[in-house]
Amino acid sequence: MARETPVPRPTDAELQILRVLWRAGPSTVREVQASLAQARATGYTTVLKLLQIMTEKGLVEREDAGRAHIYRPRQTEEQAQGRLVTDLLDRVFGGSAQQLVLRALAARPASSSELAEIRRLLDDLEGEQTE
Amino acid sequence: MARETPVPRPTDAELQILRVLWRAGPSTVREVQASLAQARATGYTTVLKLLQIMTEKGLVEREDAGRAHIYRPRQTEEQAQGRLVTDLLDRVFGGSAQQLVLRALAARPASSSELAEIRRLLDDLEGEQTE
DNA sequence: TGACACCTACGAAGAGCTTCGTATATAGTT
DNA sequence: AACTATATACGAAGCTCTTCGTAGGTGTCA
Repeated sequence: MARETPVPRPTDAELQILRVLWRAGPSTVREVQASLAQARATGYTTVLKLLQIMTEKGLVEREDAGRAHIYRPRQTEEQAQGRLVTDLLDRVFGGSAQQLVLRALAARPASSSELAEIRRLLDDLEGEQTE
Repeated sequence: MARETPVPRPTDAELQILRVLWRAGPSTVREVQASLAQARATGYTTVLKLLQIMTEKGLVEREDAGRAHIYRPRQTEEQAQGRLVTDLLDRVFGGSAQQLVLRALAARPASSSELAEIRRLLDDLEGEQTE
């Protein structure tokens, strides 16, 4: 059984592609490229190359479909978000989730309803605490 | 009056140096290097070079002190944290602070007292809302 | 004065990221 | 069969990041 190197943190360009795949589901290079081009001009072979590299890295996997390939993410969006936020937590906030939450809400004020939802989340978390 | 390019996002190695400067206050290359070496072996000239580059980028500024230079950050830790968390918010969470908070607390559970502090923060934010 | 310890400056190597041009294969159409 | 459209594969350029070796300047001390 081969020992796999852990899935690396996606780069900026790779993250943009992952977000397309999370939204649209498994897609061909052409579909990803069309989706990306709306926000930012990106050549077809650029997207192809990135997806090839991402396959090597284990960020996506692919499957043959006739002459084309269909790519799909190997992590859910939630998993990747969790990893990235943990990463920022350790690199920038010394591991303090409280500090991060504080900065996030200061930087990007949430609406009343969003704040209420966060409160509900806190209630749930508190409920799970060993008391 | 020259138009300055905006201060760029610090890289990983730059961030480690900034964290030292935030903790210890304005420091010489030697002091930064000694502080870094505890966690990770880093050559003296490596730290020097990084600080020179960071000066060019506007991440730090320096002042002569005899034959050495004293470096200090040009942003507070809070400002940098705000920028980095905003960055992650946009690149990974589509701008939703609520989603980020959810993932942060799921990834790194906070203690009861920390949750209480976040609640107080929510109260403050709610108080500021235009109602 | 000469040896040493310390400083900055700078060039460059090696790796990774992003982009694109070109080569090649193949299915479909006239 | 030849042409066209579309696919993958691959090499390489240009850039950034990180690291370090080397060169050169200067203060200190025996």
